[in-house]
Amino acid sequence: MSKTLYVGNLPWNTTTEDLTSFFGQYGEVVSSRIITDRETGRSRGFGFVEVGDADAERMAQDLNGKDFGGRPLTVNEAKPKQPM
DNA sequence: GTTGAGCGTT
Repeated sequence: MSKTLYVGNLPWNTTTEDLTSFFGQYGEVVSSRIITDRETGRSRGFGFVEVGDADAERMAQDLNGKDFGGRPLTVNEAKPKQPM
């Protein structure tokens, strides 16, 4: 099982590997995704990180407001997209 | 060569 965290306030050059590496220090990262503009292909400055269910809450609180790339991170539990 | 509030992709 896993939970998805919404990650905002990212630098434009942040990659999925950066998120995996950074979040990986606080818990188990299942996968990460940077949201890029579908029409221009450029980074939108935010993304999502799928982490272990047990660590999701602690990681969100720990990483929220943490400095990343020179900017305070915004981390919250992502809204459920589509139930199946 | 830019920008900065915001919840995504098969």
